[in-house]
Amino acid sequence: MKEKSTYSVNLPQTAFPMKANSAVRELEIQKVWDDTGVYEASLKRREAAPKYVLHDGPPYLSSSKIHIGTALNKVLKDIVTKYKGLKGFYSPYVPGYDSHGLPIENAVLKDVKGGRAALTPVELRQRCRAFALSNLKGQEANFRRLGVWGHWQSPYITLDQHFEAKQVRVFGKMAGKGYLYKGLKSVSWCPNCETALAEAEVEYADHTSNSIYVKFAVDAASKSKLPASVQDKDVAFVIWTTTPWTLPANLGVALHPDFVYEFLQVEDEPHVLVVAESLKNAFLNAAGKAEKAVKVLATALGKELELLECRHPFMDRLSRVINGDHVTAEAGTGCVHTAPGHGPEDFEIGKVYQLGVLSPVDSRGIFTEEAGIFAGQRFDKANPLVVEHLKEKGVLLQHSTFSHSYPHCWRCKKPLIFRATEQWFASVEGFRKRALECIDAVEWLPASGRNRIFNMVENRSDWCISRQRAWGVPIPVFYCKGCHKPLMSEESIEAVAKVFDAEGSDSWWEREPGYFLKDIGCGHCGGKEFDRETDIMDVWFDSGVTHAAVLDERPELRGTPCELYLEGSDQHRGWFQSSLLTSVAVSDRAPYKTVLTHGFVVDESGRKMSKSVGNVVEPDEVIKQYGADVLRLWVASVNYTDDIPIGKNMLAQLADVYRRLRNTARFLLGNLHDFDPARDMVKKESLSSLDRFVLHRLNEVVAEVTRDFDRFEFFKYYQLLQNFCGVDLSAFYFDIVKDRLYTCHPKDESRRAVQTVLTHTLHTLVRLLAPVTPHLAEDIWQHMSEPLRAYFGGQTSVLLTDYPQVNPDFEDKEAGAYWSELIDVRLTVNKALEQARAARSIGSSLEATVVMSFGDKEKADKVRKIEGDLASVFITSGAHISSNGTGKEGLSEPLSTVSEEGLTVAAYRAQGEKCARCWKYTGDVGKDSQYADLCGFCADVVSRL
RNA sequence: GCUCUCGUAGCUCAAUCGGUAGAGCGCUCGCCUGAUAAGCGAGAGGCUGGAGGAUCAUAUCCUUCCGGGGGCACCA
Repeated sequence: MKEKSTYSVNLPQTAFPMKANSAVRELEIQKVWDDTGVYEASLKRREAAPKYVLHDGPPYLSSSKIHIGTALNKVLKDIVTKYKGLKGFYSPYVPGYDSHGLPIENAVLKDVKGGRAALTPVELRQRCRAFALSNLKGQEANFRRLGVWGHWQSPYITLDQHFEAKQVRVFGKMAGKGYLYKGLKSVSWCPNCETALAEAEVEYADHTSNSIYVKFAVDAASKSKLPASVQDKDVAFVIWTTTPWTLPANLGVALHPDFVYEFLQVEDEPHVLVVAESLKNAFLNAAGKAEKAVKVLATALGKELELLECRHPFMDRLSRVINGDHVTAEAGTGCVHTAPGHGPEDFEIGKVYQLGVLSPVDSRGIFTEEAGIFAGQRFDKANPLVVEHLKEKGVLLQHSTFSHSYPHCWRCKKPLIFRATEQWFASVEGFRKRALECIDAVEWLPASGRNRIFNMVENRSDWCISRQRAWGVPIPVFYCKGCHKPLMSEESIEAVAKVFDAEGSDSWWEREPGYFLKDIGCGHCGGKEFDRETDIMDVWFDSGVTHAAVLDERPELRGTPCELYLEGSDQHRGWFQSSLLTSVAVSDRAPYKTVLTHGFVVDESGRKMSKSVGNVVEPDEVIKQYGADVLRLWVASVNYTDDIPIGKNMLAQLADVYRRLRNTARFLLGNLHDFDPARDMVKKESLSSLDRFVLHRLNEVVAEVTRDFDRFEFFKYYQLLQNFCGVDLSAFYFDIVKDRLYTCHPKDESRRAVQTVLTHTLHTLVRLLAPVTPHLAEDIWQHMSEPLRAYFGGQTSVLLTDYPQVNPDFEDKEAGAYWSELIDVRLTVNKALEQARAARSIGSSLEATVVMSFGDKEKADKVRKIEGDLASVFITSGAHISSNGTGKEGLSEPLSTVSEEGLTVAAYRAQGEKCARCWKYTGDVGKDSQYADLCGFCADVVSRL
């Protein structure tokens, strides 16, 4: 008679480690992907499939390190492309980089003694290029470490000469359609960056301005046009402004044509003051004259005062009184200081009245000789000087400061000015209607994005595309030396494009115009001598043409429109719009079919991340601590439509979830080490109801998860997957089925049945994981036994498989319904066991036997159908259904009793002896003469081993 | 200033047409020691941002306020 302390059981065996060791393992996996060209292979196998192209919005190369928002964006893109690839689409990803523009130029100039003047444009451009390309290397390394797949060997870069050539051709097409023009306009100007800015580059921020009220005395020659009662007095219009420095450029005083203006005799005030009736009180209060005696000498409508002339308060010229509907009664005096050179509205109204344009500041914001005594002063430094001068002239009624929101440069954050200069514009007006139609043909996710961009495009003014800088693509226009007309014909632009294609855009500065133009002459006078345009294009124009320079140029991307643009929601103003505008102008359609946006990353309490607050989460630190997959899991776990929180607590929790997923896989792998599906798979008919239930659930999960992926709702996938692994598998099925796996004879059908279910589960799970946590999925894939992998298709990488599909064979609604009821019963049983445990009556649940009695006979019959399996489901040594009350049925007093929902469960101490092998308490331990401490079941198994 | 949107347990997310607020994780306590730096069980956590209102009934509809985010306007 044998008696051993341990008998062999079928324990899980796997080399798949419990700990991820991401810092090492993820890199190993990435290396294998790179070395064996898995990305390329994944595309190759989908070559003939329908395409799903996500076109990359280029991150800006001002830094070598990406921040968490960029990481989120790239991971989202990668989840989409990996999913689409697995799902059967041809889904290449060509990453891009935005490499021109001010911030890079400024960053480079910071280290240059003497600034811009110290370098030639080409020298400066070479430094910018080197700077951008070195940052590219850093960003690329960051992206690759995240496990993002793409054409890393051949990304697109806006500074690439072929890109530049294509950009010039797009410019040419727009010019050919008459959508480009050069015009004098009052544009937003950054004196710090020394360039014009587009609307997209302007942001509003609080700013403390001056607030002054200034008298404009009516010129003697105009007095006859005043109301009779004041013709013999000294009359002055009172203007209000927040920018004293613009007064040297004043050329007019604007009144609203329909406002009533009053002529006020104010105590101690030599002039009769003219202000809008509706603003009189506000003005008198502000000017500290509320207590003074005030007499209204006359009234007049704005339109009755039109074309009067005033003396400029300190320059020797006249300032004309004009009418404009832009004058409001919200602030000021109803008399608006008008300087066409320093405000878009002033500019427009000035054009109507032919006031001319004065803009006596240079590109750095310093007054020119035209500004008279202020020449040489910077505009902001001139404010107090102007105020002082006004005081000396006796025309200043009031001076104070106040805080309001004011336009700032979104790059350097400094206040902007308006400056009238000649600029190149894209005439949005020319294709606005079509652009709006195209917006409505696009799917915007979330749907609110449609209104956001629609309103912007509907209301925006023409796009100022010229910049007075060196680091960018030149505006490919020449000016005839004879007639000074611009040359931008199809021919001349193609000539430029050809040279750029061959030499890059440095040639613009290195070569003479004749080198480009050869025999091309001026279209107006036939002249052959040209000057070149010195302005470059707005960087938004660069990235705005990627649809042409990348999607249409790279055969592997199969042209516009692509399926998806996916960027932060700020790109409605930026890239989505610039891409749309150029695409509509040139190709008459949007470059994308769907636009998906995400919000911004904030800390755990919802605050913006900032260095000063110290709440910045760095992607590389997350990766160092947890690995790329945990970071990716974070991306998948949040609803990115709104603000996206991240922080220590969240990451710790995500790491827990990651571990749960990992351990689920480990259990699957370990218990399949001796399973060859080709040989051992059990037919569906031979599976137990419980086994079929799990397959049914698996099917439901696949269906739901697929829906979530298709809607880009990854957080639902995350919830569901976590739930499935934790609840359905680990806490339920695995726990129950361990007994069968471990104690049966390895080849017994009931064990093989479980392994059959585990096989399907593993195969499905590993592929569901692949888009989000590719390293984990690959690690699992590589740890599968050869027979398993062979059965699954033999792919060398999980990323070369097909995404799981709903399997009609697995559908078993009956089992689904049946087991969801039984899970409720199990919950009640657990409570009874827990009470017995709390009373120290039992430890392990196998020490107990439970007896159930149902109030509802139908329910009892239902459960009775698997009475023989109930004990294994509850992991007890026995389980019975009583037909009469709690039914003691020969057992002693219950250890505990729990009643809920028409079910009473009584837990008893299990009868019999504990089997040394399966640990169950049975009445037949030792019955087999061979094994004194084994139950009959185990004795049989052991004898067959 | 106008406007849109969001605000559900510590965290991430659920709650079909309004019908007694759910899950997972975390936490606490306990069990197991044949998934073991694992696994299992139970429990405690929410006046659904606040206040009004319509309704038999509201997290869900209306008003208003507070807070987060966005858009437009603020141009003198």
